[in-house]
Amino acid sequence: MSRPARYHHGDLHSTLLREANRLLDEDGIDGLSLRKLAERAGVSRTAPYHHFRDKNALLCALATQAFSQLDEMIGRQLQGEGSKERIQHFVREYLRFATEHPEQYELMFGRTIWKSGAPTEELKAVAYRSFRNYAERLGSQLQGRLPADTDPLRVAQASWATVHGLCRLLIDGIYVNREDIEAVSEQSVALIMAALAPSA
Amino acid sequence: MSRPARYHHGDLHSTLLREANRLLDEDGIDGLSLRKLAERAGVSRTAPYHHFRDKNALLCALATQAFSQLDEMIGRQLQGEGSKERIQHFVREYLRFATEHPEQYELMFGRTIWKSGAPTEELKAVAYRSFRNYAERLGSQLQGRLPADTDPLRVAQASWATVHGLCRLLIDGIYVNREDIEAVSEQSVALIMAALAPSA
DNA sequence: GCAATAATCTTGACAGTGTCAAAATAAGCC
DNA sequence: GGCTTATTTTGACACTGTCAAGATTATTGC
Repeated sequence: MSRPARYHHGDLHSTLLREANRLLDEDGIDGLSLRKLAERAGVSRTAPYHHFRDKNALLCALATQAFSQLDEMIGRQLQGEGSKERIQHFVREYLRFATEHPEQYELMFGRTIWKSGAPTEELKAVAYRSFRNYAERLGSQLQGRLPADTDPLRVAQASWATVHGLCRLLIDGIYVNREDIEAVSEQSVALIMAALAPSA
Repeated sequence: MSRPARYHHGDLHSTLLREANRLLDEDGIDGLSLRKLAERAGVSRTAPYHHFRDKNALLCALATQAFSQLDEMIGRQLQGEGSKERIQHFVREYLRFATEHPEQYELMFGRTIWKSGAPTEELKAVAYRSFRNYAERLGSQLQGRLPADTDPLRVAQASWATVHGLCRLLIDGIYVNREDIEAVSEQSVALIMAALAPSA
């Protein structure tokens, strides 16, 4: 197939992203070193630096991709009429998203990027966008069913925190184990739905 | 004061823990290197290895200390009669605990220990204990006020996830900012309290 | 008190990391 | 074809965790 070692790779940028995702899955966020990545791409240690300013930029690119997927998922799951079943289903999908690629989820929300490194403008944009997307769609799902003194934005923030916290506890292997997760997520949805006015 | 450079430090173990906590606060979990730590303690690079098997063991010791504090705080805040005010106050205290020493909180619940490294038996014990403590105390606070089909353990898990998720989003600097936090935490408590039977 | 043992600490070394500078190579353009 | 620009490479530096072997002190047995 590919010629055996041309000087110019030809498609390094996307190859790096692809292999980086694989490495992330396999070796985790710490196991992802630029040198290993370069080797996998069949290229010298410093070659990646001409496609990403530094490691942080690479990670931000990965996270940005992932947020796009998440945003798409949110749009797909939270459309149409709101119901407890639909929200329960969304939560299940969210948990699946997080647990199927835990290292990716960690990268998206973890401190590696947001604290230690510095999130790209592009990443911040898509991250905030996906939250706004969630808030709006959840808001319209609960349309007219919230008590008057309840701000839909607060419900969105609190419920996201709940699901996010669930994912973190689950992914990091603390407290909540896989057998409980279904019951806990149901309970969480119950909490969210309980915020509704005593039914319409 | 201290003699200027004896061969035997005399109190290295506790000095290491103390300085490690300072380093954690100042430079974060990544900035905490054993070499810097050794230098601060006025000792050679490998001296700490005679007191902690490896870096993971040191971090586990720090986390264990922190969980003890948290456990103590839980016992202090969640005693006596249950009320919305008391729970709201607990949540505020929890948020304060997490945000005043974010790096410590990250260490306690983050993947550095639970995923990448391996939690000590001692750490696991105190971590689980503090959750059980929380679950029991919250359970007795909500005693007799929960619907019959609602498992108090699930409520404990779900509510912990909510508060934990809030802390993570806040600490890592995503979505929730400091100004919103009070309102969001109130909303979260509202969600938790909404699980109660339509009042007693 | 003194020798043997154990605890503690040091120096040297190794493999691994991210990243910079300077040189080499290839591609694209006029 | 020659110039410019985009890629890629080699070499180097400072930093990391950790192991092995030796130096030093404390502790124990007699």
